[in-house]
Amino acid sequence: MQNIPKHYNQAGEPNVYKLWESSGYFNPDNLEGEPFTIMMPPPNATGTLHIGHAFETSIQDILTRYHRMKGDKTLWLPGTDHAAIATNTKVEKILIKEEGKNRHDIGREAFVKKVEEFVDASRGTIQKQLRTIGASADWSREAFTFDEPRNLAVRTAFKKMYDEGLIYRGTRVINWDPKGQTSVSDDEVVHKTEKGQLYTFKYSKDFPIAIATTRPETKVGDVAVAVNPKDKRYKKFIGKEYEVEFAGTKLNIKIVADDTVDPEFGTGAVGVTPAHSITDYEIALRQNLKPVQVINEYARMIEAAGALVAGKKTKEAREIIVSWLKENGLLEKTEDIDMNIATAERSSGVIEPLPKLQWFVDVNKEFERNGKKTSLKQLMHNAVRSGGVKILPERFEKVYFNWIDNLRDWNISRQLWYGHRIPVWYKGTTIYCDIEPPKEDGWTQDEDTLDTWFSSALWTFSTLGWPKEIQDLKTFHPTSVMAPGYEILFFWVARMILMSTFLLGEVPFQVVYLHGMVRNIEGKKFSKSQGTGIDPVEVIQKYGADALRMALVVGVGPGNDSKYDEMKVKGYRNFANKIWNAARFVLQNTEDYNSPQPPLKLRETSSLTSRRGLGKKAQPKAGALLPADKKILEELDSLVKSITKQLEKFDFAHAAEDLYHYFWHTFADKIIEESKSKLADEKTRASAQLMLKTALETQLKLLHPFMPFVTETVWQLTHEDLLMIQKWP
RNA sequence: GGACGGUUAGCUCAGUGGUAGAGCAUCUCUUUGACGUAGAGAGGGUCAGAGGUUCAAAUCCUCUACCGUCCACCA
Repeated sequence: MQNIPKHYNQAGEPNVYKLWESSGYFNPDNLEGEPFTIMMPPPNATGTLHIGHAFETSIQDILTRYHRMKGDKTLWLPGTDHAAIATNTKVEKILIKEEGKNRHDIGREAFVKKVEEFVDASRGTIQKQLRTIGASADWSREAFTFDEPRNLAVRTAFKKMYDEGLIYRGTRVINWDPKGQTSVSDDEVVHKTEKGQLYTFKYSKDFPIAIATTRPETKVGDVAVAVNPKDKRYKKFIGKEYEVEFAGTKLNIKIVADDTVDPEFGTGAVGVTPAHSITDYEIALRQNLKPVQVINEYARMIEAAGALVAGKKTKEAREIIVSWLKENGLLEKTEDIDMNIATAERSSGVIEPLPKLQWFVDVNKEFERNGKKTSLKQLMHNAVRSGGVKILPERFEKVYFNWIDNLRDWNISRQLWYGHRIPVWYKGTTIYCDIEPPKEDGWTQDEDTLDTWFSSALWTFSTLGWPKEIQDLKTFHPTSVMAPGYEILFFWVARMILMSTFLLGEVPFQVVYLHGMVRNIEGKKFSKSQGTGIDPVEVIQKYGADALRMALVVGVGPGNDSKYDEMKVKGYRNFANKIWNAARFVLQNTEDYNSPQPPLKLRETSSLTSRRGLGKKAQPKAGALLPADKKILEELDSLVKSITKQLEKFDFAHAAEDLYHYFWHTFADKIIEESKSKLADEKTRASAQLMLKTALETQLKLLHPFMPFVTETVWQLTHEDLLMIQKWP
């Protein structure tokens, strides 16, 4: 006992982790009690974890360890996401760089194989990182959004929705990413503000109405001019049709009335380009206008655009048309304005709206559920409105509802090779949708793959074996808590609610605790491409996982962004050392204390579950305490109550801070200091020893969810069993 | 154009009605057997601004400014 080193050494953390993992208690099959479930938001399989993941992991591990100690049958299920677009893009980029080939050069099968190799290697890194952070997750149930069981879930979900008429195929103007060569959903479009020009012009000299646009090159695809029906200036033109010669092509322009036109903006008249604008497409649908496509998938002008610009890139075409307008005296005005450019979230390519045949989830279609009419939108709405799903912090509920209100049909098909293939086959004009391919020959499967969020949306139950009715699904679903970042509220949280309520008729989770982003000290996003990313493993090697966890959790309000500061980590490294040394003092001064019953040997018990709560046997009797020491423990007891309350409220920041404060400035600075004279006096020594031992052990338990490594390491000095499964005080 | 968050000590943040707090940083002292990755102590804020409610406002209400984020079909 005298040989306890002067400093806590975090180099021993991996051994502690091995001890936990081999104990089997990460697996709830070895635990009794009420189920408590957290599904890990699966990190992208091709990435490595950054400091934000470390934060997210810390929160979940705190919850998991707390509930495990509380006596719940606790499951934290880990996994990774195949992140179709991101992975597809990344691997193709490597392929081009290393072999000078794109995916079409090597073919679908070879490409997918390459991706899979890449993903396998990358997943291993993530698993290692999670262990380093201390994640007490059940590795035996680890899942991947693109493995066989998850693929079955995807096919099953697709078929059920298809049969219900909630998935349909149709030609719509969608967000096309020319860079990534795929369509993307509305949520994957990021608007960036850029300086641009607003051109005001007339199609031709005789045309009565001037229009304004930021994209002159699309105007060769115009079929109408829309005006507000109340606009007196243009009322007399409504319904008229004009044939115009415009920039080397002939246009047939009809003047139509549409309420969505703002008379105040520009000239109060909109040139309608149905094929290349989602809003114009909607106007066209209302007005029965036929779209004319003039731009292709590579953002080049096609034949239909006219001889002047055919074959040109959109950017060049814009310049050509602007000069044509100038030459013909049709350009009335050019203004510099701030405009919103739509870009693809993943490739940052400029979105080109195009009419395409795609698969969609219909969010408005009514269907019967429990004898009542409902829709997917309504299901999503009700899940939160009814309180079945609680969103924390509450302010995000408003954001959620706002999103649902503006929601349009979800484009789920992607023109990528890596991803879940759409379970639909064609033979001539016949369409066949099923979980398994058709038995006869002659069918060809749909080429498209599914939006990665389609499979992620099934995560809370696909991980538990659905559609198979295994015991896990019954035991652990709906899950208890989901703790993703607020930035994926729409992408993921909303869609999990959609899928779970539709497919299972129950919510996916009871609570969504949304956390904020970890930024650098200047308040900017960490960026891997700019080399400003931080590997949590490096930080952990320097300061220890406990220190990092505390630094990420303390001082961060629910749902708030935070700034990562290495000095803060250093501060909690010092705290870990403080715990170590306070424990060292207590252990050195209580060696001669006769505890009522010595701890049992770990190896003497065979059953895993019978080991739970053994630490209690070493607890001293309260009667042996003098009033002053008793009072100290009573005060500690009120801390226990307050910490417990904070954890129940997801107030990790305050719980951690209060524990820090009490341990350092009350226990170490005051209680231990005052105990020195008590220990020196035979009359008070035994009581002080009992008090110190009890107070220390109680605090180790309280601190364990936050700082699992140092607390377990200290515990192991005098116990044969694990702190991880001691009963919460 | 909507919605939300923020503005408190040099820095990072707590504090939601009752005489301004923590950590880090700064300064002074302490080589005392748990720990110098430490201990004792000190300095430092008109709580963004204006108005209002109240016996009492960092805290509640109104407005303003600035910073940040999300949503939105100004073509």
